[in-house]
Amino acid sequence: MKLSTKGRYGVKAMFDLAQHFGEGPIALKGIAERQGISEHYLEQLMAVLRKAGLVKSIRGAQGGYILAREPENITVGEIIRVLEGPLAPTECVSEEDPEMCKNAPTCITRTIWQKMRESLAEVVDSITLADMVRDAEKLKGQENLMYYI
Amino acid sequence: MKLSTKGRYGVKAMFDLAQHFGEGPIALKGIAERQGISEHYLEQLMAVLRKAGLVKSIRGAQGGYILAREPENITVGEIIRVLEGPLAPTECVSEEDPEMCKNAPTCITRTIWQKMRESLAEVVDSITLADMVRDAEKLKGQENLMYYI
DNA sequence: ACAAAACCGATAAAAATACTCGGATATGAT
DNA sequence: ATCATATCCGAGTATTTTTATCGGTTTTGT
Repeated sequence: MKLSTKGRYGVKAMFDLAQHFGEGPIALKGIAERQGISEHYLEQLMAVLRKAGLVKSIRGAQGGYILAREPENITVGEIIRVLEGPLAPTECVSEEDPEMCKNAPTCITRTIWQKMRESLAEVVDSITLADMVRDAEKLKGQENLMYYI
Repeated sequence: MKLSTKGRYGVKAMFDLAQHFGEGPIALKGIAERQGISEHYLEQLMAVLRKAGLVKSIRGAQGGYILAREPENITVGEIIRVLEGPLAPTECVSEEDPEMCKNAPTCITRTIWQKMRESLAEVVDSITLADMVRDAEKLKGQENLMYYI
């Protein structure tokens, strides 16, 4: 049940874009450096995110990437699904057009995969990039507080 | 976030053993046939489950496998962890001795992976093999009911 | 014109997955 | 005792996925 680097890097990169939202296009190089990701590899992931309509790109000098929507309107679930495919632990419980085997209607294990998918979806679909930015700010505030105690 | 065949086959096989619990040793061949799994491959998975103490094996003619504990006391979570490793989507939020990177304490994405793991664990740790057998019986009852309507 | 930066396609090493095969060993039934 | 039945064990292997790397093309602000 591991997440591959695609999903991990993708969420990190999108979080980085959310933190710099409103500052114009953010260059891939900076994102890769701040998040500790191979630049060329991240480029491929950004292409996927762009084709999925989650980010916009501006080419040429001073170009970069911008979130296609406000951070409030992009969930972690969307990002992961775009980069890793459906959240479902098996094909037979995919959100859309699941490939069910012939005994799916009476398959008991299937009900378990379904519950796993639903539980996971509830978590990732409820977290937006704005939430992450807010949490990061909060954490930063707590750090400063520590110096005064 | 896919489950590999290891976890899927493992849960299916353990469910099969639970359905036949009390009938003495169940041969691998039968399990493989009923669940549609390659016999030799399942053998390897059973070895892992045996070493983890989830099943006992009886060698020789009329031999086979038996659940090491009552179906009430074996959860789906245990089976999946044994065959697939920790439920955690990343190493840094593993249940025991997680391999954290140096910025783990302030890592915002890490809190997400943590929530995913917790949510998933809650589901799979709350389902026992006995629950699955009960659900299967219930489903069978409903099928019979359909003929009478 | 130039440098910055996204875009694109190909390649490739490494790891994981999903088996397959052949034989060794144990044991209940005849 | 023999034999068929089953588990046990180690090795091999084709395929896929992952995780990149590389080199060049195009776009565009300065």
